[in-house]
Amino acid sequence: MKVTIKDIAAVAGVSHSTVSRALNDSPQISKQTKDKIKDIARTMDFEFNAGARSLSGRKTGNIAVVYKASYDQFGSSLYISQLFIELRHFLERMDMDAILLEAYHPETGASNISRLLNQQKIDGFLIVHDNITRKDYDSIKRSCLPVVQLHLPPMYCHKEELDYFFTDHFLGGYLATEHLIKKGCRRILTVLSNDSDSDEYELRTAGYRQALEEQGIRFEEKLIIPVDCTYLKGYYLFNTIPELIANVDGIFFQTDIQAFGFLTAARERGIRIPEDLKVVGYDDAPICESTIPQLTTIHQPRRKLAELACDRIIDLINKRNNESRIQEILFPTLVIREST
Amino acid sequence: MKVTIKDIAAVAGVSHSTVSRALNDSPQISKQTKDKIKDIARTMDFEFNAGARSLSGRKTGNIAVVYKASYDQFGSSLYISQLFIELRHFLERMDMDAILLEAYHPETGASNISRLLNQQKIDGFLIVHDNITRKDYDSIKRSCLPVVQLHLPPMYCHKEELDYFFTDHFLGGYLATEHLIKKGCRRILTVLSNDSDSDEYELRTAGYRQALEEQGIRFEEKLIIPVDCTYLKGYYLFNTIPELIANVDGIFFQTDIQAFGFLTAARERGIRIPEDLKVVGYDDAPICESTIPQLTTIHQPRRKLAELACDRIIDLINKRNNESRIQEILFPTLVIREST
DNA sequence: TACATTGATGCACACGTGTGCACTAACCTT
DNA sequence: AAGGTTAGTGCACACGTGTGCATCAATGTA
Repeated sequence: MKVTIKDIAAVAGVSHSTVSRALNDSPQISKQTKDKIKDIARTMDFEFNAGARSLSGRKTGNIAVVYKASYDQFGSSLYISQLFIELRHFLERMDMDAILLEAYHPETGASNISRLLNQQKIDGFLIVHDNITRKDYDSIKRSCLPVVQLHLPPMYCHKEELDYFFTDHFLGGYLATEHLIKKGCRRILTVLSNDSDSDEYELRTAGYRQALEEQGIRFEEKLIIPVDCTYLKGYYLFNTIPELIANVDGIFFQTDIQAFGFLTAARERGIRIPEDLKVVGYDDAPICESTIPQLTTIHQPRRKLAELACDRIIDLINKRNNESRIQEILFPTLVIREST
Repeated sequence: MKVTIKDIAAVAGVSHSTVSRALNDSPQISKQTKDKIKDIARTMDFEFNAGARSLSGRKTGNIAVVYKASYDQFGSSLYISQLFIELRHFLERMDMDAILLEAYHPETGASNISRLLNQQKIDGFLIVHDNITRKDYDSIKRSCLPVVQLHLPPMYCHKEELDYFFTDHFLGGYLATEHLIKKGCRRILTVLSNDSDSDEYELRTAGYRQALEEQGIRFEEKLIIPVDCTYLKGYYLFNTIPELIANVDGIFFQTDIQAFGFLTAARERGIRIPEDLKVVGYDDAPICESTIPQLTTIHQPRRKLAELACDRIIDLINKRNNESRIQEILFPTLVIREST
């Protein structure tokens, strides 16, 4: 049988109320009693019953991590997996468990968000890389459960109402392009992914454009190339747009995997990188250290992002500093390797 | 405020007991009453309060999915991510949520398993790709919570005591090697990963050996090459063991990513694949369709594995067919592409 | 008509924890 | 010494759901 506070109360010779207060560090209990009770609890391997606790005190110790599952080559499933490792790391310190799920049932479309709300299974939401409907957004607001977003909030809601953290994609695009220019590039192509419903690629492209114009380089619409986010599309870029590649001296790939494919193809064609052509990627995936040459890229501060989001959601759950919203945009950094 | 069965009872003009029984399909309640109550529940968006339910009925609706996080290039984090998508898919149908965590706290080493047990937060364990200590194994047994393993059980426990499903790595090794032999290979190298504490690579190698010996080909210890599980190690295999590669006509890579690196290097050296040398990988990662040439590999039935494990754990939770253990070994299949 | 049987429902308590309020004992003040 | 204050603790109820047992109405039987 499981140990309950009543068992501890019996051993300590006090009532279960005193045990409850002692273990929750209530100021009403004397230090002496607290120490004694905590000792007993430790030796008996006591843990609070999660169900009972949530029933009376409204704390479940669970956080819903909402994400969008995908089955792509390396891209978002790897990114999510890595970000989740970081999130778990910080949640663990606060003795929080993560329920990982998609916002909507892939078949029925039923909302997991409203189900969790009604079941009162969780203390808050961390929303990673998925947009939720207006209706669910309103449900969460009505429930007063805290939400922290790890991306730009959806269009329909006032940004002032939400806590969110994300990385500055505009700056990332700017840094990548600026670096290429500093290295001497004068005609720069950018390749981006076409299979995303978010606007991160638009922002990166805007940063690319800004860097060009600041340096007095003409921005050309035709140098923006959207293709699938795969190794092979990067590899076959020489076949798709040969005349463009022949006339540029730098390429800013907005995903590492596309850059990876391109680097391989370039090597096979005897194009020297970085001497003939300079290449920058985006994301700083683990593969960047394995490409030949190693890939210069934009690093997104995954760990910092996870830490801020976790700290914030914990604060909100504990009603600390919750009178106003926090929105923070983290700076990506340039990681210079051999391809530039 | 949340809707409770008392609210429904008030609307329906019955007691909360009747509502509870009706929604749980108790035979004591008339069909007429049931239908009426279920209708009301639906219109009121009712969901059971998870905490209260677990407190009284011992069902939480949560499953712990225990895995070992890793930060590698494509390997296990991608595999876990994909397997988890499948697991979620089947759990979702049963309205189960997944709490995803590691067995032990990476810093303190504290056991999440015993914590969850004591907190009574979950109904069962799905253990993916991680070994748990004898002590925790005993704790789980004492708690009578069901466990299903998605890999070989640890050495210390009697296999008859556990439910588990995994894929036949011996057969995978056999199929890969047999295929190479059928395609005319007579001297076959195998490359495996050295960064795993499980014995899947040993099994694959044993299958490799069996296939060789069945066809009267001499097994040579020196043709077994353990290297890191990275793209680059595959790529530089020509540098590491040039004399061996020069004298073989087939290579069985026990991870796709190593094979991927090798294929790239081979193309650069003008070695024709499959004409000069045939190559097989393992796992059927998404990248296999992007390699040049596309990679023949061994497919592990991820979806089937997830389906069986989920069905089984649900059965065990509901005390169906739980008088004996189920152990099933799934067959991997050969996926023939261009590299053989 | 009286009684037995069956089917449907409600009452009351249990599960483990949190908390407002009342109570006690000890100490302080005048 | 009487009254007031304070610190520490226990009582009793609440949270939402499940369930054994009692109850009640309806129906069947003799």
